[in-house]
Amino acid sequence: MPPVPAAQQRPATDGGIRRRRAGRPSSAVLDKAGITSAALELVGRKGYDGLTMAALAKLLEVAPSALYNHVSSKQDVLLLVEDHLMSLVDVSSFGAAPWDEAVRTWAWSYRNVFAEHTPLIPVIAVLPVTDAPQTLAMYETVSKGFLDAGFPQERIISAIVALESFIFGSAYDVTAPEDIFDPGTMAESTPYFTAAVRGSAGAALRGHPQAPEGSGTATGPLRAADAAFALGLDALVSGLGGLRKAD
Amino acid sequence: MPPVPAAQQRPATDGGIRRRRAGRPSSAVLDKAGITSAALELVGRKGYDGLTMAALAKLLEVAPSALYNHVSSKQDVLLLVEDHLMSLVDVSSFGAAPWDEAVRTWAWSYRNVFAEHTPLIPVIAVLPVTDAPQTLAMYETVSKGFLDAGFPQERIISAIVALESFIFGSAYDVTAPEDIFDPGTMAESTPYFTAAVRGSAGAALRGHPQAPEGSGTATGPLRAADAAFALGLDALVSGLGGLRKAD
DNA sequence: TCTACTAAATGAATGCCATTCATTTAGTGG
DNA sequence: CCACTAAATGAATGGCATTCATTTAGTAGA
Repeated sequence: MPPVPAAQQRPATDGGIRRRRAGRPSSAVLDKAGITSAALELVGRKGYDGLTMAALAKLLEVAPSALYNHVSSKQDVLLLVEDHLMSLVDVSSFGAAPWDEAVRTWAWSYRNVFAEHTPLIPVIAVLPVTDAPQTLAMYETVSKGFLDAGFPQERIISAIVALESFIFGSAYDVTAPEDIFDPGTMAESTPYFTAAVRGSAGAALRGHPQAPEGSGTATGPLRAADAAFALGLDALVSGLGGLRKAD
Repeated sequence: MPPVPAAQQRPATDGGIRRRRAGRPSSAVLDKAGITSAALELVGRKGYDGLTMAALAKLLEVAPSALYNHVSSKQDVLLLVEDHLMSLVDVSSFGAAPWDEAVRTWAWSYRNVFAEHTPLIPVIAVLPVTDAPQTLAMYETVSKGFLDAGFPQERIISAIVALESFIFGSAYDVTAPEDIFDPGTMAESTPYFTAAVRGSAGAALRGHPQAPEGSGTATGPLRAADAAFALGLDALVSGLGGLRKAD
């Protein structure tokens, strides 16, 4: 008996978007790279609320259960996305610029990337680097930058972790509404805080020149989050820089 | 006609835990304070995964839908919990100790409280202070502490935000597995990073004396997260302290 | 005192979500 | 040729937050 004619392979787009028939297809439809980029597209279009296994499957024109042949859970998808994002962090200044300038460039870039992906921060915090090659590559470059700048080896990890902690926290800060500190009706009972909030209003506008760059999104006027990040980063860089050996 | 006998109010604990009959009870069963403390108990016993509206209702011996007469969403419950936790943060050193010591005490306490409640961090980041009286009270005390220490008013909010960002990021770090940086099989391809991880292994053990205190949980040996926090906090305190006017 | 109205409970949906499982089909190694 | 495995479908499953109709109890105003 001859095989069924090829026309029957895609069984008549019933009504609109009928898909494959059951069974293994001749060439694989899914792989990790495809899942990762579909997840990123979905997040870009609908945010992390829109990133569901069902939506992902739909975008890939596949049944939801098919995804589980390639990832073991949704957490697994988040891991793939996370590691991909790490490759977008700019580490190019290490070795090409003085240590403090390289750290600043890296930190701004790192914060800007994850400001758009804060739901991944809890994932990163628990992710062993073994499972994340891009992440590991970033740490390697940064570690070398610190060592070459005269950092004592036993402090390098702590220093990076301290910077990362500040970066992750600052990424959340970017997502906060601009008027989050408005004390509203409670203003009278909190005079010092209210004065500080009022006093800081204009100060941010003439801030650091090291504005966000590169990460695609148009940036409005210099925001309060940027002023705080610049301030904390200056403090960390100068404080940590003091650990370097004269060499 | 006389009212039904009181015995019929609790209609015979059928099998085990039958509850109220339908309709408004004579005295209210729920209020925000009760919901908050039940939520905290639930989180303490089962973690944030165990904090579901159904579990909360069960603990309060109420139908899940009854909760929605007092809070408008689960997010609302998280807000209540969050604001309560803020009252546990130690601000007592402001006004009672030098600025840098007060900041350290506050920061350690803040980090320790939220290290056990990291799922709330995304909530805080977006929560307008208007809705959170305890949170506002904390900011008031801290703002006054900064102003009295000679901080220029227009920098106070930025400085606090920078510290908070570091604190939140560091709270995540506490939850990370101790071996998160083990490069595993990739060790050969990342020599600098691997050396840094190996070199930092023992260094944390003889760390800062300012260990976690107060927050109930027994703390093991000084962890890597504590070393990184101490390092970053030193840098931030000395860097930010430089902003103070001589006065 | 009757009568609306509102507050606070129940219980039965609803719809979404991640995940699992039985089944089908297609390549692959022995 | 045959057993095995990989990769798809489609139909559950159980848990989740949330909504709605309904019931009951207090309360304010006529």
